[in-house]
Amino acid sequence: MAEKQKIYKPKAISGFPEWLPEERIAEQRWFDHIRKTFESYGFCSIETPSVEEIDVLLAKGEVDKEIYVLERLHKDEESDKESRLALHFDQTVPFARYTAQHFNDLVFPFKRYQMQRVWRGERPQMGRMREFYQCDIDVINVDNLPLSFDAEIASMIYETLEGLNIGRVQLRISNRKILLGLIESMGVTDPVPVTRAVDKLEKIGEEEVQNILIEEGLNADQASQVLALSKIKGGADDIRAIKAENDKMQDGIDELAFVLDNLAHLPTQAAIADLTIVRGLDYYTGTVYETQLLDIPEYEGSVCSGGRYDDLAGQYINKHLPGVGISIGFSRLFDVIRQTHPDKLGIGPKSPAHLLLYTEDKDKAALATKTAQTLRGRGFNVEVYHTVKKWDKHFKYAKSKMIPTICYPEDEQTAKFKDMATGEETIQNISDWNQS
RNA sequence: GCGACUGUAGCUCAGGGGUAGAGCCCUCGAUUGUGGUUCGAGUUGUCGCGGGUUCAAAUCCCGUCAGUCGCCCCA
Repeated sequence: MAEKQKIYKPKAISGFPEWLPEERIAEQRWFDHIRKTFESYGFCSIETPSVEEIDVLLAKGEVDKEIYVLERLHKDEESDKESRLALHFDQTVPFARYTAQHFNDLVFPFKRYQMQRVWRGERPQMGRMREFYQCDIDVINVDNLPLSFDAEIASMIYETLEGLNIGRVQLRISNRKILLGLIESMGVTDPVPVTRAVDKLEKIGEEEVQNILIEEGLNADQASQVLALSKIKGGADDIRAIKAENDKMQDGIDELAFVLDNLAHLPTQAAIADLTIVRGLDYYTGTVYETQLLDIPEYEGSVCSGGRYDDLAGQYINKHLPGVGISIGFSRLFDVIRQTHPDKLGIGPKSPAHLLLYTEDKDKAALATKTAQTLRGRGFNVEVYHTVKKWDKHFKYAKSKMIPTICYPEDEQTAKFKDMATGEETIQNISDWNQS
């Protein structure tokens, strides 16, 4: 006998999720639903390579994302001359590069969706992975992009998420011009620490935010003013009631109120203004979105975020291309639901097969093949059980894979069909049989 | 990158100086008027890795790696 081979013990790589077949079926159902909804609004699909040149990814300047760089195992001197490649950490940057590159072939406003994996070398946690799917939708136009797109995109996203059977979802919308306008009016030069503090309001509480703001150089009055603004939540009227300190702030107020007005057709809690939403350091300049799962208290983070940017592709082309986009954190959403409310995934069969075809008699192999082909031709998924062992084996097999029907061919026209749920057996014509 | 906790069978875990364990799963068989029940048999481990203390370490000590959670950040 041969020596026992060295086994590399298989293990999961943290942050790189993979699913069992029955989970994968549920995941594919989600993808189908999302794709269908996006296309129902006339968005087209594109796919970009997993890699970009590092210079493209870094074109915006400082990028705080942890980027995975690609390297060949057998490097030579030639390799050093090639430009370095890295895995993309989002789909917005590749989309900007794509838009600039194919500018002359695209029709504007360009509306596209993109469902691909992205990679970030961060420490994994619940809802945070290193390889994950995002479903992005963006609209980009030359020079001007109507504000109504900001509402349409939110509306699409609500419809998409609502159809996934994950309980109530809530889009929280703000406009960065409001808070940034206020900060500017106070003469603060670097708004980032202030916005970051505001972003944490719900997590760390008012007092802590007030302290941070004062540490950042605001006086007590100003800090209170920022805090008071940040606490505003509600509808268009609540936003209109805000007193603007300058034109920028007024623009933000008008824009946010307009977007909310255009979302009035949604259920009351589906889309609200929430001025704590500021979206950190990103390129967003106007509308910003986050999305929370109201019925999944175990996870408080946002499962879908995005916003409007004045000019996305300025680093790649000498055109002014404003856009608005939002991204569903697909893997985060799927994994959070999988871990907290697996029932909501509707996980069922471990096989896509409608029928398991079985024959005890080896001589009937040709008949089995023919019957399977006929049924497949009629649109059914048919799995043939190849092993003839103990009689009850194929039952256990069908049951454990949750295949709903077993088919026993009789002759070229007829077969016995056993309904696994009821145990009922009937002899039927294979051209007539239908799933109950 | 920082902090806390955890690493023992495929999975969930017990054992805390003296021969490596349980349940579940899996495989095979028996029973059973088809899948259920019951019974029998069987496979599986560098006790995460390296060093130290000891007559003796899965167990105590040091280091290291990995994982989980929190921070940071974000989908």
